[in-house]
Amino acid sequence: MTEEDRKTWQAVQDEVRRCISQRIWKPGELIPHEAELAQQFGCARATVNRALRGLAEAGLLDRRRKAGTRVTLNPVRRAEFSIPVIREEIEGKGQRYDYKIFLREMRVPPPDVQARLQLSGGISILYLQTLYTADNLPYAFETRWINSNAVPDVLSADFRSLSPNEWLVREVPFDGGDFTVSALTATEKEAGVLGCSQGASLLALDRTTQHDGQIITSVRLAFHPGYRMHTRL
Amino acid sequence: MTEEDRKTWQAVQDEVRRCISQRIWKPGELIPHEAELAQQFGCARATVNRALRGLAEAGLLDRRRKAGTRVTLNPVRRAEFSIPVIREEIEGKGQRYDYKIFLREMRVPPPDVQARLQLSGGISILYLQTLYTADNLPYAFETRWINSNAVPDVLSADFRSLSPNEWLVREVPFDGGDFTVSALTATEKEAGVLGCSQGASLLALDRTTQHDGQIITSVRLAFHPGYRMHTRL
DNA sequence: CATGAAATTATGTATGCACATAATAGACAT
DNA sequence: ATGTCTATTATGTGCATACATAATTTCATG
Repeated sequence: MTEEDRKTWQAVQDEVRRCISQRIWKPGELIPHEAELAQQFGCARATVNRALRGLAEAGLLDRRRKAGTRVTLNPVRRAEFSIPVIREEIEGKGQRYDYKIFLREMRVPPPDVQARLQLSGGISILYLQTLYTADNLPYAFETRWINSNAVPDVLSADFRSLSPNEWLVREVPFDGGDFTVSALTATEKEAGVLGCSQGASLLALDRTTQHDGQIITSVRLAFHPGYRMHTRL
Repeated sequence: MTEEDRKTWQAVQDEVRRCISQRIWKPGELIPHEAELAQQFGCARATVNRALRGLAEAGLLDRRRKAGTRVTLNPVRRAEFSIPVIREEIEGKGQRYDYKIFLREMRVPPPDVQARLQLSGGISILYLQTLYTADNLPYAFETRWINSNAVPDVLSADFRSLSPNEWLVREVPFDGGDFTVSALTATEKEAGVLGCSQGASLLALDRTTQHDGQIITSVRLAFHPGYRMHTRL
């Protein structure tokens, strides 16, 4: 190989990526160690380290001290989706975004939601049902529980110009949560609101959001039929 | 602040993360520049850079030369899923993995698949239908098109001990593709194979895989009802 | 031969320095 | 005011060096 022109870490990364994808270095195989690559590429070891670290994070390489670096045998393929911020998603398509709050009341959540929010029984919290529309067509139906004990300000929030989702994003910091994608069969309620037939297949996103140990909100978004989540690998 | 004990980049990152999540540094706000933080934390600027770079990649910080670093206003929340390798997924739950190939023939793909595979019309390629089972219960139904012109070896592959998916992962390198999640309504065929009622809602993953400019395969996985994709944020 | 201590080795992290690059801010001229 | 050039500044990258850490290999010892 003996390259002569000095390489930036990006160039090194590209070459290494090429060696992997063309199977010059085969899955499971040990690749030259950093010092050697540094010499081949005519750069410092730190530069090679920078390049390889990135590939390891991406799951293409397995690195272990002393053992060396090898091409991942069965690369865990990961897909990264950006979680939709509905207003941006709709406006990004050049459509008119709007929403309508159907329901807003204090209510004792059912047991499964209680568990998700780590609440003890009998406590009533804020419950909201919101329909998002794109060009006045139903886009997604949101059912949301907000732990109003953890976020008392929410009770006096005005959701007329800012949806509950955006209000929370703006007012409440968060540091964790979880996220589930599933397919659900439209109930009568969902069918009516989304303007589809009862029994239609809808993509559903369930999400909880937490901050400082407390679970702030639990939300389900049921999208109109035909909605897709897409990403490149 | 004036910390006295020297910090590793991870410790710096944790502290910065804390400042963000506790809104000591508010969304949109400019944070101290690297040199200043380095002094505060008692470490080199490179160490601070390492810490902040990671947070920027994670989407918590926006960094621009000269302009400085600020807390992301509307952090694009990203969810990362590991794409299921069905055998591992099933065996990981302690269940018995198996699969059965229903169909394996050369066939001219319909127009939409032709487009996805960037094929010109009239060319027939390999088409496969496979059912994956967990403890003998239907788990997912796979319909797959393989560009057998790009991968001629596939025609002589023996799929008895290795599923088409795993055969491809092992034999054909890849460097890109795309990935779509949607909800579908079970057709009569899918219902029959998966043992659910026709019209049931199923989670579907559509995926294409490419290598060196060519599209290698296009596959749809329809999961049994109740299947979920889950991740932590 | 088994066992565990010690040498070896590849990656991981930290530092100080230098220079590159992008973007702003300010000076200046039209 | 408006546009253009220039200086300034924060981040981005690279290098040489040093030491830390984890894991393997070697080797002495019972």
